[in-house]
Amino acid sequence: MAGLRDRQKADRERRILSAAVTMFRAKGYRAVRLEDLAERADVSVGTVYNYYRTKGDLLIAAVAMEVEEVLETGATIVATPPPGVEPALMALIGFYYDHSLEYLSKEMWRTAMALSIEAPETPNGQRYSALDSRLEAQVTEMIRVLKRRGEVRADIDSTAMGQFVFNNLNMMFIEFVKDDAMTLDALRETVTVQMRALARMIATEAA
Amino acid sequence: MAGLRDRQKADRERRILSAAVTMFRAKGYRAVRLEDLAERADVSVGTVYNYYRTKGDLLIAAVAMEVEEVLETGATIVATPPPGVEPALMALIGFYYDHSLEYLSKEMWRTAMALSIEAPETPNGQRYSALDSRLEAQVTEMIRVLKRRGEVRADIDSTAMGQFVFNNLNMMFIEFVKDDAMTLDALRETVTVQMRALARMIATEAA
DNA sequence: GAAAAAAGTTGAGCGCGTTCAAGTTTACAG
DNA sequence: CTGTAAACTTGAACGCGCTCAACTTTTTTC
Repeated sequence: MAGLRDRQKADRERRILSAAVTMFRAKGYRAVRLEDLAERADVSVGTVYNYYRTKGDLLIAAVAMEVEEVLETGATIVATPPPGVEPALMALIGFYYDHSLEYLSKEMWRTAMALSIEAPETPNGQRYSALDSRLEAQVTEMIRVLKRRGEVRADIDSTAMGQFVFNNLNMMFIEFVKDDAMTLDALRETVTVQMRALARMIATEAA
Repeated sequence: MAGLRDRQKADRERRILSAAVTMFRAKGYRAVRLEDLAERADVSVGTVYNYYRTKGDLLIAAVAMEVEEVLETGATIVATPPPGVEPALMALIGFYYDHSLEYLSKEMWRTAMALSIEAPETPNGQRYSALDSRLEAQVTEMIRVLKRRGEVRADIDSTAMGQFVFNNLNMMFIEFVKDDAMTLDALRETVTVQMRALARMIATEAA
């Protein structure tokens, strides 16, 4: 089944992506030339394009790995969130934020976001958007859970509110990666204030 | 005062920007080559770069004209909004949306947004962000006006709520320009639903 | 009005992402 | 083991945004 050719292919693909992640973080996405990346991965430039359609594809692949990880852990937070609307929302959102710089630099996030906006029809852009949708779905699910626990008012539309909350945390994340001087703490601080305000509006009287 | 040289300069700058707006709309930002743009404006490529730092600068200049216009009319809407929280917010937001495609194509918006995210430190990116800030300020002002009229609850933080509403309308606008098939009506519809939900939460009982 | 200085224009050339025709390696049949 | 087909790799070449040294035009000086 897995002949020589298949093993070589898998190996090359792994080498290319690994070189990309390392170099993008170290030198910045912009500053990495495909020629250097190819050399680092021990292949030719043409071969890189055999595995990834564009330089941006490499970046999106890296981002996707990061978001997959976040979605997985995020699911466990949604399963048993801490008591209270604001703490529950911030447990999830704070985790998203904290995790965001583990493998990726702000510049990588900026570039990936820019790509998904600029070229939404490409596989690249669609892949990023799909990840966004799954994050939004997770936030929505959190609100549903809080409703089920009686912490969120029953007359709140979970879907609309999930979209609302996600739009907000996403825009604030964009602000964050746009400003190299902004710290994670500052981001959390701002969003915590917003979520506190929101929580007051959607929480049941009891909670 | 206005010697020959000054007149020629002003004329060239006007010709370049005008060529840019026309061609970006007609052929798409990406598809316009600087060589063609320069030819259309009757200058050399080098001269274009004497007036605008990058191709993106030309785009941002076009976007800025559009947004300035919107801010101006927006101010009159904020001055005397229609009664009711949802109608007032939608009068402003709907106007933003309706106006957005008057001079600019979706592709131009996408590119401009991508630029401001990707290169936030450049004059380009900062200029776009500054426009965003002014729009956010206008939305915030609208909420303040509604509070003064007693239609929004006094315990609502205008600044936080303005940021919240703006983040949301901005993200929805991004979704809109990302999807070439999405109509203005569909956008308005979605946002109206969201604003109706929000209005219920922040409106005074009386209203 | 001529000459010098200042200001602006020009387009060939560079860098880098991307392509593709030619070459190489692997798989497979007999 | 040989010949052939299929799959993959390669790097020179291309397109386009952008730069800058050489040139041209306008303004200023005397």
